[in-house]
Amino acid sequence: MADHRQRRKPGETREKLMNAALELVGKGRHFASLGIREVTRQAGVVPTSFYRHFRNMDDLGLQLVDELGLVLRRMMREARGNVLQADKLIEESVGIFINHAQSNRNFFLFMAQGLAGESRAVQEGIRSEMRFFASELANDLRRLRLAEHLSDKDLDVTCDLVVRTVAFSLTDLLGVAVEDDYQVDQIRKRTTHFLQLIFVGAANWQSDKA
Amino acid sequence: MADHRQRRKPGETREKLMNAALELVGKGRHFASLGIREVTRQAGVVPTSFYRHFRNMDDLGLQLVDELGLVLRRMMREARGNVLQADKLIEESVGIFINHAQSNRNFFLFMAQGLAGESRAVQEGIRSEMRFFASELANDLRRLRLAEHLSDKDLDVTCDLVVRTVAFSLTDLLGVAVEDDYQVDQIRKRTTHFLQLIFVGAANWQSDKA
DNA sequence: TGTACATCAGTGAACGCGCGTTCACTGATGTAC
DNA sequence: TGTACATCAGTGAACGCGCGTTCACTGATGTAC
Repeated sequence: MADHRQRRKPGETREKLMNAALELVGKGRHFASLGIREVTRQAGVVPTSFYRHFRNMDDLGLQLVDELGLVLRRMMREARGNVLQADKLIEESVGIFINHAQSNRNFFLFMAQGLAGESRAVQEGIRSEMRFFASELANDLRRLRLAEHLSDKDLDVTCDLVVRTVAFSLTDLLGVAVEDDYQVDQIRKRTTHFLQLIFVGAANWQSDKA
Repeated sequence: MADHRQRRKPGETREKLMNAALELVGKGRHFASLGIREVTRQAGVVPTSFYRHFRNMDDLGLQLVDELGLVLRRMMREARGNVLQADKLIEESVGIFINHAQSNRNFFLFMAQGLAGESRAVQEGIRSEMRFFASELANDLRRLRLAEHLSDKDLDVTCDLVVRTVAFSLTDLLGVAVEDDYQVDQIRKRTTHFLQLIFVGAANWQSDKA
């Protein structure tokens, strides 16, 4: 019982460590204040194991950013599949976003922290994910013929603003309890309102400029 | 020379400690990872002095939030005084904001970090400052008769979105070097574009809803 | 105005503890022939 | 298919260090009478 030095499934400990970091973040800790021993303790692993997978905590953070990218892509895919009517596009997308944010709470907490975090590399990684997200959104809007009067530049700015707005709503959402339906619904409505405002702005953009 | 146990001006050490924390944040550290000994070292003060002024680092953070409020109010006052023509209102306000952000860089870095920080109290404090800022903005727009067709609720949402957008631009700004004029100017232009988009949305809001 | 006392803010020594990191080890798995 | 060897991932002991915090102290300032 004592010394099962069994090799686990490859990558299992690595995953345990990354999850442990996310769990601590989920408990209200800030990623920048986590220590190696703390993370290994949470993961139920000996401290020295850490170095088999990561050079230091920054390295672990960077690898979390990579996984964050996967989470975001999964969300986009679902949004593309589920949005049925164009006129409900905003409501439905916001709903999908909120559901994903709730079920990947720790990931998104990490993302919100990382944006103003200590590691420049993590910061850049998250921003780059956001840029990608915005450019995918722009593609979708073009494809759905919802932005035909906008120049590429104006569409780019619009999508960037949308992504930022959603990201900020994220921090609202992460500040309330998952089960606080009333507050979550308030955030959903407000975010929807924000996006409608932006799209009304985009729809009236060219004429106003002329 | 050795033991000048002179009492300094009241509050001097307290101020030194708060500045030291901001300086460390300015050097790229995250507030959540700062330690008491580290801050006192930076302040040139003996570790035990810390407890004369703060219960712990969270306490220091809360007191920084209070000062942040003063910085924001000063900025608002200047913006009110300096915006001359209504049609340049957005450009000029963004300019003033960027100037203040540059000259109070460490404060704003602390604010950006605190929004997703470890201390719930600091988080709430910053959010409350942002709400105040938004409500002042709403007052100003009413006073300047620039939002007469909007309901209170719609104006509130609009101003909230404006404040969030500016806050997010802040994190862009803090990511580039103060002297990188090109990048700073890009951020200025993009932020202005964002706000114009929002205001076009607000201006066309009612008609679209009808 | 002078005196006695309380309060305040800064100091240096000391504490026990948890930290990051190194090391030599061990056994399981993968690879070459 | 079997054997020999390299690689990989997990382990426990150990290190020196900086951390947060307590303590008893000291001298300057504020307050009461």
